Amino acid sequence: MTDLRRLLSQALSSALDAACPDHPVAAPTVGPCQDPRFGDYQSNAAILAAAALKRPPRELAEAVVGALKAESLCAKVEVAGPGFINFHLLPFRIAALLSEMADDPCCGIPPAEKPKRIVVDFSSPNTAKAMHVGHIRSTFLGDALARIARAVGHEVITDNHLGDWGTQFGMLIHGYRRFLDREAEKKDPVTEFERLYRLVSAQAEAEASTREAARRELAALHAGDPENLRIWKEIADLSFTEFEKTYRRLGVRFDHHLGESFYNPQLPGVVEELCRLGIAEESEGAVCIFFRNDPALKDVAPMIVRKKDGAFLYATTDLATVRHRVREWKAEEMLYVTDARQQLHFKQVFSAAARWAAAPGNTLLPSLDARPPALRHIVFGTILGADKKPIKTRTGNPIKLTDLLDEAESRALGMIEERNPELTPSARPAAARAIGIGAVKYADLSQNRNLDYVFDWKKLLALQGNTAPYLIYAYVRIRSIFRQDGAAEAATEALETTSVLSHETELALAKKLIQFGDAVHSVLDDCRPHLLANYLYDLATRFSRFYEACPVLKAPEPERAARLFLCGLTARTLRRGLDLLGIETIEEM
RNA sequence: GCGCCCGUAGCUCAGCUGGAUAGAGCACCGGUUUUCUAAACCGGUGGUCGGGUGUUCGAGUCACCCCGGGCGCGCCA
Repeated sequence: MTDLRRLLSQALSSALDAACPDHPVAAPTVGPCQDPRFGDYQSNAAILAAAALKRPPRELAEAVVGALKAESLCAKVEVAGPGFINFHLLPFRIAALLSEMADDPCCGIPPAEKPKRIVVDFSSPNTAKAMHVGHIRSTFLGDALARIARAVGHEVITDNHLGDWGTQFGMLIHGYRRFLDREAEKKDPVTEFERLYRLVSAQAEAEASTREAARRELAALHAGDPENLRIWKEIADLSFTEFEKTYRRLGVRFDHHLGESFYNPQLPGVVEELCRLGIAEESEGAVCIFFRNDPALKDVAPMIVRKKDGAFLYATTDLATVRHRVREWKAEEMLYVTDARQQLHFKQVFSAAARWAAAPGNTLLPSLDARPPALRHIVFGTILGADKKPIKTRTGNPIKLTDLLDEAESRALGMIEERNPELTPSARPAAARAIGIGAVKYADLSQNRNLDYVFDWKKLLALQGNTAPYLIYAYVRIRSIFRQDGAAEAATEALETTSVLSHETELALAKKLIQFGDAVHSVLDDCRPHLLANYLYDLATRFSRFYEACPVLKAPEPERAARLFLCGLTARTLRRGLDLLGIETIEEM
């Protein structure tokens, strides 16, 4: 679909060349105006060029506008303020863009100029433990980023790096052998594993014999004891089955779930290679990587890749994981969606991986001319309770994700029954699910990810404000129009009539619609899905204003057809946008 | 002590990476329905953008210094 900003930028670039050939502005940026009174799009390129050339900015801007050839796009181009160039689009061009967008299977999202193969690493729950609020942000952010990266044409591989090989298995296996309740395991395996772990860990604290027993079970597991391996696998499989239920409920999908255990056999080789290449060295009995030449890391503790007892750590696993993704998957970029507390760890891993990739004779890169991967830590803050402390249950435990989702759905169901008793009972569960789970996801995704946020049921389920229910309600209102007699067929033949858009709320809505592609792309600049959420909220707000001001079905032709067209395109954009955030829409609520 | 993140309306948050008169929702006050879901929409009240210095045509945004809060810093993940 036509990239409006690029066309304006190119026109502006030519005009700049003509007006002052020695200007230094390589690619003039054109963006939407903040205030609609100024116009539709604007650029500060003339001000920047004038500053560099020490010329009066307004004068230069006037010259640029004089040389500008944009009659096919703009009704008016004018200079304002200190030298801004403001573009006023031709209404029929807006209509033409809307028609293009409606015909575009990609909903007007332009493809990325340079498609990449990107691994998104997110969620990563621990075996034998229930998923809890701590997994929410990683799961939602990672899934949304993967969906958005795919939508613009990147090749995305999602990978769930499960915590399935920690020291906790010593205690778990000991507990399994001594205290397992088969019935409980059958009914709710993860809860039973959690019980075993708590039981043994309490005993271990009190008595040395339990500590010793757990240590022996762990050593046996590592040595390949068949029975311990079988127990380990049973625990891992049953846990994974539980995770899958939650992911299905959330609509989250992984291409791979290569946990820590997958990399375990590679770890001795990785450490050996790092030592051989001079990247790692022994220190106080452990094998460490020091960062003496890295100004940001030289003063902090080294990264340990092998403990003095010979065990490996998650730093080791993470390095092995980088290698696997580069060699086997040809990954060019990796996004690690984990919380902010792991920043130092990832800085170290990334720094070590860069040295590894640069070392002659390394096995990280598949070939000599292969480029090292871009590794990015997608940081996010903590979810807080009303007391501004990390959210917990009353007893101080993390809130289980399934409990949270159950509560979201039941609250949403209550809302629906109260506000719209006429909704047929059979449609209620699906609506409650979409609204409840969508609200929890949206609360997370609509906020700047690197901030902590306060979890508040009342706010996230509110029908007013920047919430999923508000967006879904806007969608539902549109769909309701199309269920009326005679609406459906009219919408398909509206394309030529879109030039009748004249009401200010129609134009405001139309101008927002054509920015959808920009909004989607802006997310990937810095992996911030809330930019798309902000866009959708603004779009829904503009739709609501239009809906109040302009009757659709009762309008005379050709307005009626044009408005139906706008409604149809708005619905499609809202649905696609919410889908990119991993949020379902429904037809009625 | 060192490092990272943060501080915007009474509360919860945006602010398009340096643009024009800083915006939403909640709360408070008032208005809108013979019309497609009023679960909505419109208007009003509310600001020393933590403080200071600097950079420049222009700073909530960038730099430096303070103040305040959160998190992290050798054998956990």
